[in-house]
Amino acid sequence: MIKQRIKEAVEKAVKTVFGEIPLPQFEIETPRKGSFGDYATNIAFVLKKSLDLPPLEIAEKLVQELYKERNLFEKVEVAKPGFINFWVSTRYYLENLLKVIEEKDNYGRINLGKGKKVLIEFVSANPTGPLHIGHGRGAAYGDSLARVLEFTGYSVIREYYINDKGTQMDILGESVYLRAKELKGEKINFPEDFYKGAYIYDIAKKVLADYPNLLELEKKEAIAICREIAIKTILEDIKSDLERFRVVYDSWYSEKSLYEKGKVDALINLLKQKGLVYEKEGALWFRSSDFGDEKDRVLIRSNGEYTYFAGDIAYHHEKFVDRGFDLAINLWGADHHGYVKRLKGALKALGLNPENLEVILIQMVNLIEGGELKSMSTRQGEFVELKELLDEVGVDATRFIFLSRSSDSPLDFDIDLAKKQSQENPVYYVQYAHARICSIFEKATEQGLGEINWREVDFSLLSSEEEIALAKKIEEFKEVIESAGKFYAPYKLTYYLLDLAKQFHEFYTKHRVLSEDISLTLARLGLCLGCKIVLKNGLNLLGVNSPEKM
RNA sequence: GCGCCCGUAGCUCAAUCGGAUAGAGCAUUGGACUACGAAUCCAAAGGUUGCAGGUUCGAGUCCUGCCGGGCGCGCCA
Repeated sequence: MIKQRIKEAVEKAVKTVFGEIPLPQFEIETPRKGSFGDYATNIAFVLKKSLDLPPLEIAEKLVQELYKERNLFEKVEVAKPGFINFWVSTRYYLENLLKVIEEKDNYGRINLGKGKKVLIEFVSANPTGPLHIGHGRGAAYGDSLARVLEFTGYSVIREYYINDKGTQMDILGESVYLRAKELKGEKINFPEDFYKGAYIYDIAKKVLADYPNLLELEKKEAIAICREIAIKTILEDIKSDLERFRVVYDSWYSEKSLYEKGKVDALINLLKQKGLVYEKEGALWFRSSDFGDEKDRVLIRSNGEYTYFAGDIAYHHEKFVDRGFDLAINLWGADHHGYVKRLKGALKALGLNPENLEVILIQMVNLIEGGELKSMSTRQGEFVELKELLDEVGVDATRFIFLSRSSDSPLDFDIDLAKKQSQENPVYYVQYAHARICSIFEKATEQGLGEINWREVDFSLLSSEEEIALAKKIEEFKEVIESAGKFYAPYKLTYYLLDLAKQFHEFYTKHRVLSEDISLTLARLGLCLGCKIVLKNGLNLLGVNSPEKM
């Protein structure tokens, strides 16, 4: 990567000019303005203290040395307060095109993770109802992040943690049971905090079909049947929605199985041995306040039931200790932020490094329809299902929109805008660039340019502003990948792709690819092919298709 | 009351773990199709980065205090 090469050149120059001095952290960055070159470094500011010289003077001395790197730089300059600006030889960007063409799908792949084993747990919605729009954001983000991490050298497992145990499941079972009674003509009193969605009726019908004598069974047994069938049915529905959304998990992990394997009891015993729990008012408490939490938390309630927290500690303990993951990434809705300290505290208490758990909090999704904000609640059955979104908007546009914001930023999902297959919808802007390039190649093939030996193409014929800018943008892909991987931020790719597409459209409008001049035609086709490859690789990391025709 | 996140152009958002003159898209206004796809391009206009201090070569970014919004604060998950 060019950045790395510049960094090495700077380090070498420092050594030559100032001898062996301690070298603090410094940056090679891309300036916002083109007039400051392709890259810049703050090395002079960083060395100011130890050398006790004005930054400008340090920079000037270094530039004299750096200027010798003629093959790499076209120009090296000192700017105002003490920046050093680099203009990279355009030859570098043009030669890179051949690399892109040869590496194809693998162009941009880097080894940031060095094979580290990472578990990404996301969505993990309770199986108490269908996925809605908010889950969709987590699904898109988690899956895309997984793709990015795979691309940056991690060994990734995608996992869905199934909360198939506890109070909510009981309520779910009872909700179905009551609806079954109602369907059989009994008058029922449906409690306020039960699940009210229409899908509960569907499940009740299904239960009655499988167990016609359900209501004659003992109530406890009947509810248990309702609960099991409900969980299974809902989970299947969730799974099929996710698959349709191009989200495929490696592992579906049952909370209940943790108990059946005795993991939770083993963990509680471990905490007891370490003296980290105590009994109070009939409940078992964990001393989480000793580990950064605001207060102590209950593990076993006074009625003997385990809390969700107890299972979750065991779950995470197992992730690191038994399953050997180096890194666990959890994607949670931002409404769970209060839970982070608690869980990290538990890891600390167990002697595990809390930094190996990365919790990404994803802000809420606001649904806008007809310019109006719609509120959502699973219990009330008032929500837009992911299914509905996929029917109306489509997978590509939905994913692209979900991936167009930082996780810190709440997302307004304007369903009317998302449905529009027009310029207002940015996903098509990127896809259109890809389709346009495919169309050029189709034409090229018709004209007998089917097989091209790219090694013989003279890329130095590309000399216009738009051509160079596009080649540079293509080269930048590697940096974007690095940044997306480093910050767990797939949305950075979305912005990049819009930028790349823009650069392509500009080039396309100004220059004709297929012309009488065969050498130039081939060079421009190479530029287009490089762009196409990067568009496709990028879209692929977002889980969005790259259509050849639209 | 306490904690977390956010506040940037009319709207929706960027800004590379502190970098230079804060950028895009949409909307608005004006322009560009007899050649590879106009789902495109070009141009104009749009800002005291919520407010007030502080830290330093340098602050949208870090610290403190306010103001405004969202979300949490259970022996729920």
